[in-house]
Amino acid sequence: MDHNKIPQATAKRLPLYYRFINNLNHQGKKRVSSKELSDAVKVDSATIRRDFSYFGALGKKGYGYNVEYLLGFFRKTLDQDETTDVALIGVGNLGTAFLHYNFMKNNNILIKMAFDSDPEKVGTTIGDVPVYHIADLEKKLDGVNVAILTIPASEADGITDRLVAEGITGILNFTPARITVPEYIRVHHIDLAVELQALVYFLKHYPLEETKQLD
Amino acid sequence: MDHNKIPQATAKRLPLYYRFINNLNHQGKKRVSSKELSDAVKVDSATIRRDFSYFGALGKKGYGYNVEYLLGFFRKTLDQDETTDVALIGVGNLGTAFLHYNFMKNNNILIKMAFDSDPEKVGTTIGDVPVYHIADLEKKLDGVNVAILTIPASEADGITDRLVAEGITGILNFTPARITVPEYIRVHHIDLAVELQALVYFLKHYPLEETKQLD
DNA sequence: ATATAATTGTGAAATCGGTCACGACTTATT
DNA sequence: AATAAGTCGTGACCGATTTCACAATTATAT
Repeated sequence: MDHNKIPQATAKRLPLYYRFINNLNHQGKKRVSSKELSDAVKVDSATIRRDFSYFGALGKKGYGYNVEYLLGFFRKTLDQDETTDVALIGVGNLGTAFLHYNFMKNNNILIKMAFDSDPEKVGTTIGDVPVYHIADLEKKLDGVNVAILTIPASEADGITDRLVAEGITGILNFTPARITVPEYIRVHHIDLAVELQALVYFLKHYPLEETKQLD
Repeated sequence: MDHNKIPQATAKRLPLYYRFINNLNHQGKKRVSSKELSDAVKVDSATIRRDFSYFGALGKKGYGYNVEYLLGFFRKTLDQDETTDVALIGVGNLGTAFLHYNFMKNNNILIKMAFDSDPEKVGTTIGDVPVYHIADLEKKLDGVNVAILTIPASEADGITDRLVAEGITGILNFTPARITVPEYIRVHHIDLAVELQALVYFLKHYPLEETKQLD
């Protein structure tokens, strides 16, 4: 696999590109230039061309990119043909938001099961996803190797250890805790309080002229 | 204000540092080394020392950092003494999660009001935050200049224009749409689907040895 | 007192990411 | 057919960020 050469910054933008190219295709658009794409996704057009170029020459000079070809290419590259199963741990408000989000539609990612300790929730189905008791984690979590953590910070370490023991390889962590995992496990942190506070900090301390859209 | 010299990457880590130093203080810890902090927040210790050094010599060689002093320093630096008001637009599951999150506790950020169009929600109070009708945005949004957008993508552009017209200067956008704003307005995007898909992409295409914890 | 261990702060180097700018090629126009 | 306009792919550059590695300083142990 030659994907090792792709910069992480580029890799993080791929899903974004994919979604917009998908939209264009649905709109019946046949071709698109890096400039048009740039306006839509708010990424510099040179950056888009550079990103695409890591995968070879996907476009035609003087023409742009063929939408259908591009879409097919990204589908393969992002493994859109193969569904990825995900488990959600913690059915609070944030967790529920995920359960109602239809990731299948664009992303071929399926939240296959959820876990919580609340007896009111256990046994129900939310957005077509069954909710199991957290005690049954080891019993139910079969073959799933990506988890979304939307639980209180105090639970994070304990649950993480159990997930790791069950062979989870990727965790999307919404907990404020910075969890400790073996080095072969990938964790992405999304810390809502930090994001909000960072935004506020930038507003107060950086001149408006320098403003940019961050992710 | 000499904060202009502080790199953005450093600025984004400050809230994280602040929270952990706060924890240490509550635990009664008197001193901490960059190495200990590194283990806790999963940021290289040299990076932590570099980050701190932008604010001057906060530590003592051979000793580390005095927790209480560090805490006081960061409190001032992050404007912990001055509350920032925020408006939340869209009281769905994700929005509700924010309303229940007590940002005041650590961050001196206050969600002062929320807006939605659902008559069931308008007029209620969720987590001490009053919910107004979205039609009253212009009437109620007074002096608040940071907004959290947790609405459907289709609404994003319209609401954004109204927020901008009302003088909002910062937007935390959870919508998949990449909104268009004047250049003097700061937008941070958090796209849950993209985050999840990026995680899956990394798992599939990057060797486990290279795994890192990203934000 | 002395030696050893710990830890900072930072110059220098390395890495990473983004942008400019232009040659090469394609398409559209006259 | 010739010219003009549009657009890609990329070498070169720049700035930001991270990491290395070590002198300087402080704390601890004997």
